[in-house]
Amino acid sequence: MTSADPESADLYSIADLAREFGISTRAIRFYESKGLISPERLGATRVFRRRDRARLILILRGKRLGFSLRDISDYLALYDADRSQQVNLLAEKVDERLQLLEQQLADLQTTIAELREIRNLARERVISPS
Amino acid sequence: MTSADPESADLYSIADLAREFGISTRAIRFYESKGLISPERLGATRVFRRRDRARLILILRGKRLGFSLRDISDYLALYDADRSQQVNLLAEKVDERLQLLEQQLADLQTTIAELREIRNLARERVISPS
DNA sequence: TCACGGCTTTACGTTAGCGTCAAACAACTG
DNA sequence: CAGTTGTTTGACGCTAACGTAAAGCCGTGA
Repeated sequence: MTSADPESADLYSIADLAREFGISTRAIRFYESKGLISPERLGATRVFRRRDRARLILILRGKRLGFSLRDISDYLALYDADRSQQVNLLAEKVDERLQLLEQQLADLQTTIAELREIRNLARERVISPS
Repeated sequence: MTSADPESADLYSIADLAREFGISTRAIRFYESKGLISPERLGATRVFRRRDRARLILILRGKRLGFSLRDISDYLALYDADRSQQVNLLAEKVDERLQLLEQQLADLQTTIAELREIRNLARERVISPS
């Protein structure tokens, strides 16, 4: 029973989030300009809530996965789509994206396996020189 | 006993490879300009062999994984390093990259799990309307 | 021979994703 | 009141990864 607010509290400044996630304020503004997040305003100043912070986490994960901001934007829409979109179309889009990700997963596993092999070969050679 | 040549045959033109992998000839030339592949020449014309083709496959997989050409270049060097580089330094680099990839793998698995959940929620809603 | 397709290089254009000032306002501090 | 700190909105700059002509060389078939 710590909070029963309909409006989730936890307010963050742009600098708070920049610091927490190790990105620039410029980047955050840029994401907003691309519609990936839409913080409220107190006058002109951006005020971020938990929802914005959560989206930022998804954005950064998407970036680590090598997605473009456009891709990430589509991806975020899947989360919102809960109420806003037609549900059939949603399921289709999610399936599409899942296929891509599974391809990526396969690529990744192959690559990791190859690198492990390279590393092991290197190790052998160090341990037992000719 | 189909082939015992020291020089592996299988010659490809730039257009062959572009067609096979669904990329532009421009892209292939660009990769060469960045040192990712170095086909032989017959006069001025590029002649690609199996080795070049294999590297191209690695390049494209790297791209699917969201790596920059610089990253991919380093990555390719790990394959060559067999003889060229110092082996200790190699093992370090491979380990670094493996850590990145494993982080990426974790991100990917999380994302896939979330998307599956979203999809299942969507399905439920379709099957059993209020 | 000449038109054609395929190859080459050179070079400028484009998009994404920010970095980096610049100029201005707002609140706090000494 | 002046100075500092944090915020805002432009606006220009920059790198990566090619796209897109442009213009020329080369070999082949009719």
